[in-house]
Amino acid sequence: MTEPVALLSALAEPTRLAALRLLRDGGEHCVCELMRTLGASQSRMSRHMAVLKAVGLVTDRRDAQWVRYRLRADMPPSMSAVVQAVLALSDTAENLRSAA
Amino acid sequence: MTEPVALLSALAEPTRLAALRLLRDGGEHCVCELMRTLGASQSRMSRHMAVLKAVGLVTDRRDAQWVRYRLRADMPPSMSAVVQAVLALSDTAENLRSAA
DNA sequence: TGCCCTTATGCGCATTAACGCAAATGAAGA
DNA sequence: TCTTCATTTGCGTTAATGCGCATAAGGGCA
Repeated sequence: MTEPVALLSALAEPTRLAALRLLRDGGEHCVCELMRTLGASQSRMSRHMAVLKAVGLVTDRRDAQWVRYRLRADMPPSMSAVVQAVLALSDTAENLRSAA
Repeated sequence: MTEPVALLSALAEPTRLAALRLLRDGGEHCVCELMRTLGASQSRMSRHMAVLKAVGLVTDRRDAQWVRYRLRADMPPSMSAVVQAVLALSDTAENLRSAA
């Protein structure tokens, strides 16, 4: 089990949170796609994904030149609950922004 | 609505998270009690509580010399869900620690 | 007013974490 | 092997954050 504080620290960063929102579709996404979509530099995105991986939020897989990231499937329930709640919160924040 | 990232940043600190766990009993707790229970310095605890207040996690009330903090009652549902999930996660982490 | 308890705040220091750049690594294809 | 694309990593810089110390501010009480 990752320390709760470490998990929260990983989530408390805009680019990482946005990346999780993209990974929520259950699919695999390479760094190059994430960096383009989120407007982050290549090295930055790589490091951000490493942070998410370190706390067990995502898994990665080599596929030829690409590294495919996806939401970790076998997350502990209590951790998954936090992720779900955080994503839902970021949804409401997003909705409020677009409604304004 | 507080930015999700700000909320998560506020939660991603051991002393603040521990303070929230104490405030979970629904009661009011002064800074002096929190600082003693959590072993934090006075100025540190005061600032930590200010952070929690700034993101809307707690409210404070002057009571003579004391300032009584408590969990904010009228938290937005999506925010409350995050708090509940985070506290539950910190519970499991705590249980694992004491069981070890 | 003077004293004491509680809390907040200004300030400087140390640590952490993000960033950009450049170089290294891994893999595919000519 | 050489080139190219994708990703990682080392490094120096900078911004953010936590901390302690000292001080100010708020409030009760003699």
